[in-house]
Amino acid sequence: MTEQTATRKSFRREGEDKRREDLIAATLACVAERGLAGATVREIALRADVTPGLIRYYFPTKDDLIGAAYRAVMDRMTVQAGAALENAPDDARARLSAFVTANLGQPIMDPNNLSLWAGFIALVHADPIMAAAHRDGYLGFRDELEILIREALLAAGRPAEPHHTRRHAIAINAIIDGLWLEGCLAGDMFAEGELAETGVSAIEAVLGISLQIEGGAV
Amino acid sequence: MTEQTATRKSFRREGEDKRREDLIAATLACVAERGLAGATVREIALRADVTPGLIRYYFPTKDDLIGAAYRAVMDRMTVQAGAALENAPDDARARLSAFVTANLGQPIMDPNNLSLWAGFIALVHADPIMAAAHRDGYLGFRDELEILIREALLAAGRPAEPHHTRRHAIAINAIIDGLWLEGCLAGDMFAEGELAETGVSAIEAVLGISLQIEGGAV
DNA sequence: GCTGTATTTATGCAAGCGTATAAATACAGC
DNA sequence: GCTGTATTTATACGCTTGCATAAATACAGC
Repeated sequence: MTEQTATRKSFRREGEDKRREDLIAATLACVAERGLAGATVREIALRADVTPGLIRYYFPTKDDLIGAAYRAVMDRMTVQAGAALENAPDDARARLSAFVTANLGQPIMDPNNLSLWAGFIALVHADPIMAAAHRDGYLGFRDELEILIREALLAAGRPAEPHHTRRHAIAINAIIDGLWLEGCLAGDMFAEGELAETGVSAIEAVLGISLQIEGGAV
Repeated sequence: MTEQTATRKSFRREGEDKRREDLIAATLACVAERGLAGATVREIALRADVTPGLIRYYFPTKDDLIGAAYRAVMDRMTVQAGAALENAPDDARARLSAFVTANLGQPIMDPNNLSLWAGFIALVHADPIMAAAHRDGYLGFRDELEILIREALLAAGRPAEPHHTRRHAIAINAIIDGLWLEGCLAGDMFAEGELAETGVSAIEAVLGISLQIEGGAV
């Protein structure tokens, strides 16, 4: 009924930002469904209800689009974890706990996120630019973590020398990454919240402090 | 001088096992150099000094070859980690320590390994068969780890109930995976042996026991 | 040495890929 | 309403890919 006789596709102009977001969203949908290899220019365009040529109008090359999608996912995860902090109590230990729990639960711990992340990590190896982008993200995350760790230690009346907080950040970052990985790959093997609990417990052990202010056995 | 006029390529027949190994090795070399995307049938054949058609003679499809290569890498890593155990002292705590250290050092903690692993994880997402294969490998590793943990706990005179060892295995597996990841991605950011030390320390904290029998501050 | 067969090469095809380019069209500004 | 331009579509090119098939060849068994 939309007078589709055999004519040219009708279209609406959209703002640049809107288009970019839509194309990135379509890319992520493709990756989620069929993996990075399934994210072809044609498939992405189809998903975004747009013709392939338009992609090139907004992204010089397909790799640029993929890169933008990667950054979008990482940013989204960072924002989501950050949101958990804003809703957290003032206590530094509770904040660290909330941060960890957020990273080890929905929507961050999600197979789709892992799929895109892994596809990127595989690329990083052969692409210095991507490698740098990734390193920045990694260091950013670890720095944020180190601050939380430092404050938690101080709140517990423990010393927090840089030399130690660095080590702790490395170890705790590993715990979060490792559990995130396990959860993404085989979430069904764990009870609801089990990985978050495991993570918090392990981190408490590493830091030698409790992250729970009031009651409740670990 | 080898009478290469313009004639057909001369060749030697090789045993089936030898050929498979060579093809897998060539595949890994391609992945190492240009990532999974660089591992095309033609490139692999070139690297193995063979024509592309031969690949199909030994592997029904390219995915089968890639899958075999993945399994080969995982097996190799398992063997290498196992070798560290055989050379380790009898003490269960030292064995756990050696196992962790082996996994967080050369040649296991290597960017090439990560690249192949990540490429696979990205594939796994859309392929149930590969997903199952991966899960088996993961569980195998964790079970091996759980045994080491149990023995280390017992050697330290601590209780080792299944409920606890499972949790510990999950957490410690995460520590190893996470640190392995960090090391593969940015090995140059860490001092020699730093990640292994960090891992052992964190694991000691989680288990609440020391893994060093004699002296030496952590 | 001859012969049969398992192994290897050579050739080619059909499909899908990313990208380039020109024509069409929606919409803002006057 | 008309016009100019930024946006979008349409089309097609060249390349690479995985895979199929037929011909050639090395080598084992006699």
